[in-house]
Amino acid sequence: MNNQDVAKLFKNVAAAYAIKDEKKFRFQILAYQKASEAIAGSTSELKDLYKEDKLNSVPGIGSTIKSRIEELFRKGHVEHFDSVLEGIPGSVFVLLDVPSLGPKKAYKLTSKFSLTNPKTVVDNLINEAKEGNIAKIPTFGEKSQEDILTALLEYKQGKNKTERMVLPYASEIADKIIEYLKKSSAINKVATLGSLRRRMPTVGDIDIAAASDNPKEAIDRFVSYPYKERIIEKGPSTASFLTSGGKQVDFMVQPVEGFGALLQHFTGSKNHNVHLREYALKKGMSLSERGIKDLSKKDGRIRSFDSEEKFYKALGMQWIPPELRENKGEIELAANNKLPFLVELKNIRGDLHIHSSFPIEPSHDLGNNSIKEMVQKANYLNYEYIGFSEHNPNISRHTNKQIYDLIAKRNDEIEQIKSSIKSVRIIKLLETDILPSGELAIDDKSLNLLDASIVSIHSGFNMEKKKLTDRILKGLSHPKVKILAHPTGRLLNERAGYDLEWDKIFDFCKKNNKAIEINAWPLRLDLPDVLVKEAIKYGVKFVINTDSHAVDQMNLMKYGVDVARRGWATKNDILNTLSYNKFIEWIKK
DNA sequence: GCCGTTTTCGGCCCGACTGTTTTCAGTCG
Repeated sequence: MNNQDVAKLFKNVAAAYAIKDEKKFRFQILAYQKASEAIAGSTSELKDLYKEDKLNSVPGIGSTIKSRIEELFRKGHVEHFDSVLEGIPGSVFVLLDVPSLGPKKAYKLTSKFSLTNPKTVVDNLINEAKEGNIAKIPTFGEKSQEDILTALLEYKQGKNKTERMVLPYASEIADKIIEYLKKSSAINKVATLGSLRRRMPTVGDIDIAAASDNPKEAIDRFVSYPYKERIIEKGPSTASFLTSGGKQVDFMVQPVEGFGALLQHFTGSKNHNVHLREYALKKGMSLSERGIKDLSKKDGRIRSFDSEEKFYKALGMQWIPPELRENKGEIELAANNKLPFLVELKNIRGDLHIHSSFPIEPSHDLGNNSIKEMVQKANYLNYEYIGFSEHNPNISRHTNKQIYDLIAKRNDEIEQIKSSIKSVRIIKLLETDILPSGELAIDDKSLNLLDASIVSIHSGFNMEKKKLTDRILKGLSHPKVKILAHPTGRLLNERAGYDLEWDKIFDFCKKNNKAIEINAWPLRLDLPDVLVKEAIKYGVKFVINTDSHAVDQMNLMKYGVDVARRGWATKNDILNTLSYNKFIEWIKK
């Protein structure tokens, strides 16, 4: 049973409580929902935490839930849950994934039509809707029936609740809509919010906010967007539609003077807002997207804010960068004026993971552009230095001598370019495979041709956690090796990363002066932000790299900086913010 | 069932929108 399974179980338990008695179990429902979300987002496997007796370290897991999880791993099921879930067919939990259906409606519908089979419930319910039977149930009607049918059909086609978008894709859709909105005179200001603004690696819904003196016209403009599938809802201050690609776009409008509170509210995260509101309540203030209510005054007047800075200031705290708004302690630090000063794109002075098209006969893919073209791009980006890190020559088709010669040839080419382009310094690196044994793919003689090496693993992922950790530590321990690239190997929406004993890795890197890469490739964004935050506690340093295989890809650096910022990294944590001399000093250390 | 600048009891964010009602329940963010 992995984290996702447990998260799903807890979500179902919360739903079961809601079905049985929502009022009575109100706080249990909240507790299980919160625990479910925390578990789904945890970087540690619950099973490991259970073995180490560290379940309490997950926020939202207290003594009761801890003992439930222990029982779950010990016996495979939890007696208390069995009784909570009793009488609720599995079909109900399938319907929970259909938008517009929650626990109550799902339960009513399955009971009314005796649909207990999870595998057939969606099809059967579609038939009931088509035959007009849903509209006959009290509290349902013709419109509900129609909406449910639409939602079920879309669910079956996989049109909604599909996989989350990677950040650049979501940005592009949002930019198009914003472009469209700006052409309306009713829109004074417009911005993306939600997870997009927090720069999450993947984005579920796209949130857009506008300031307008004519909200009605602004909403009309929004729902008239030509590339939409259908409108989901439309009210006086909010609306949403589904794009033709099946992605939901939410839109909110406030008058110009209230835009700050709106930005704050819809940037989230949910957990940040909940905590911020609890914090404000203790100070006698009630927060909403409209502004701040002073509870000590009886007039119920809401004070509005045209900027977020003023909104946070009214709460007695610093403005909090959106990337930090995940309820990880940022509120308390902001109240004490102690937020970290996060690294910015303009601090980056070089890119160290570059694949050129030099014919090094590599183990994996070659780049598309020449060394010279990549250097010119680095110059255009105002970098001080660039590091070439092609994959090592394929070891099954070359002798050690041939490998040595190929690397030497590449170095010759670099030397030539060095003499023609002086504005950018070039560092001779290589992305060397760590073999399953922990040995490096090339020998010391070849490694000595380099200023340093980046290492990574590209095969044999399916090793046990401890073995994989030892393998990586062995690879890292070579004196020429300075950077561990894309450390989890994850590919967003494709494969989960491999799990390592991160405490050992971080500890080793700190003690031996090795850096960890934050890979900016949008499908990787690896090391993930939560682990960045964890590594910083150990004092580990990072290098943010694009892993570019073409000139244009060097523009992706910003996505790596996003990850660093979400991991609370300052300029001091990122080595490629150093000057060339300082960076080389670190490499030689 | 969780949790602590109201700290081991007594609180627990706030509002929008929709459909089916005629004041509210359910869902969502």
